[in-house]
Amino acid sequence: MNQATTTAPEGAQPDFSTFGLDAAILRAIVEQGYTTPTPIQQQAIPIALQGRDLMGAAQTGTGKTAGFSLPILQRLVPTQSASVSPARHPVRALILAPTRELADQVADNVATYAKHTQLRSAVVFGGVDIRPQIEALRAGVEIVIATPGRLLDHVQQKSINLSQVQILVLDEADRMLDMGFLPDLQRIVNLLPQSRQTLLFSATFSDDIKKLARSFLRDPATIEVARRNSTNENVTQTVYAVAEPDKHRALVQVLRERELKQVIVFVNKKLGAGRLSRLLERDGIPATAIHGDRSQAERTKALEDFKAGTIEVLVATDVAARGLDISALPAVINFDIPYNAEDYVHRIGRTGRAGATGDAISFCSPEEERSMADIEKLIKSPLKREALRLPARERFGDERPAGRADGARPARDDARAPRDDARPPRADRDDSRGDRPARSHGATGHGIRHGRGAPVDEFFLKPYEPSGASVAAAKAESEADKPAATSAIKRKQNVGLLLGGYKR
DNA sequence: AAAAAAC
Repeated sequence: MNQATTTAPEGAQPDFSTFGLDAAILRAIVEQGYTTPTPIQQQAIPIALQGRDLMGAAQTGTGKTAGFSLPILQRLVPTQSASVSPARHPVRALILAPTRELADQVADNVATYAKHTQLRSAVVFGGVDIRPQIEALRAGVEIVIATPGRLLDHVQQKSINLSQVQILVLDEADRMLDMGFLPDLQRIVNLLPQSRQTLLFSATFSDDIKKLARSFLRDPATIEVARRNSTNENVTQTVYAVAEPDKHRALVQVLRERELKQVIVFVNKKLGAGRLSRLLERDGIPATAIHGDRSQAERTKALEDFKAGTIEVLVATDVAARGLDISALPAVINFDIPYNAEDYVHRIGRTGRAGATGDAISFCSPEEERSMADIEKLIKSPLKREALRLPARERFGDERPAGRADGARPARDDARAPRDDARPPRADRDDSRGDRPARSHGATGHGIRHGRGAPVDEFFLKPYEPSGASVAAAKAESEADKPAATSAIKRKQNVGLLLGGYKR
């Protein structure tokens, strides 16, 4: 619960029982140990119960899922029937989510809250056998949680009929309405009755998306708990100025220094995710990757192993940026600065959930200052660039061999580094002593020194101090909303940063 | 520019 954004009057002590929910639903809530609704729940539930359309913005980790699940169940309870005929079980509520893992998680939540009711739900997403999904739908369900592609597949196969849907929910609504999803979403919405209730939830809504969203809503209520696009204040944000080739070492350093045992490391690209997780394994750090090029089985296992604690570091693309609720996750690291400022808000929202505190650490290279500035503008708070003391690379064993601009190692070195984890951690093998000629792709590989391999020297990255001018410019830009006028200023400042902040 | 989402 986010105390700082609580809007309840003093002494009013809100309680779930005040919503007039069915006893069966209330019982499930109590069993979950919930007593006090969060601010978004307090505000959203009564409105949703009235059947009104709703656009709800609340910070990450403040219980949006229950905010729409509970009223859905309540609205459907009177129509529940014990009949198993699908004809008597038309789909009455449809919840769409942008990733399979999130759909799965939302479905778990819905099933939990519906446990003592007669209402049934099914989850439907791609990458897994479609047949069990068809069976579940045939048996009859009132609530379907889905990702768009597989849902349309079911529509084509006629294993689902959406003509009786009374309630549509878009979880992570701004993502569902973006260019990549919009065509599928439009197709789905066209299959639904015109007269229905539509609920939109997210932690972020850009002005453009808000406008677009209105075209899907009828006379909507708008709820903004705290400020739209704001980060959770329980999350401490740190930005380290780190040059691109130093990021791997910086990561190992931060993991060790802070003794982080559970952390999601976000990267921007799928290839980068696989590469980094393998490097970490070579460092003796239990890591795995989750991204869209992995099979669904691999994705599911990665997430499960991470949740179980078998894996300490989950290297993830933005497939894991939104919605995923990993209990007590202490920290998130942005190895890459996300291209979209909104994604930053969602990424760091994986930590500091349900009132807990969390750490968000970002590695910002000179090339990424533009993105970082966009983030600061979005969240309306400047973030100081901190210096990070790094152990030196091996004098000649540079992790970025000459001629390779992308930092990848030559193929033969790659061949020497098996993809699986059969190999013992590098620290134990100790083949990184300086008793032989250093090679550009040599035994030190990524250049990490640890264990007995003491650093030969250290260098110090001078932090970027946000100048008064840059802060003022960011403020002016966000207030006056004149991006064209200030982007030139921003560019100039970045040149300054490049020269002053990152020279080595 | 990238990621996500059906087969």
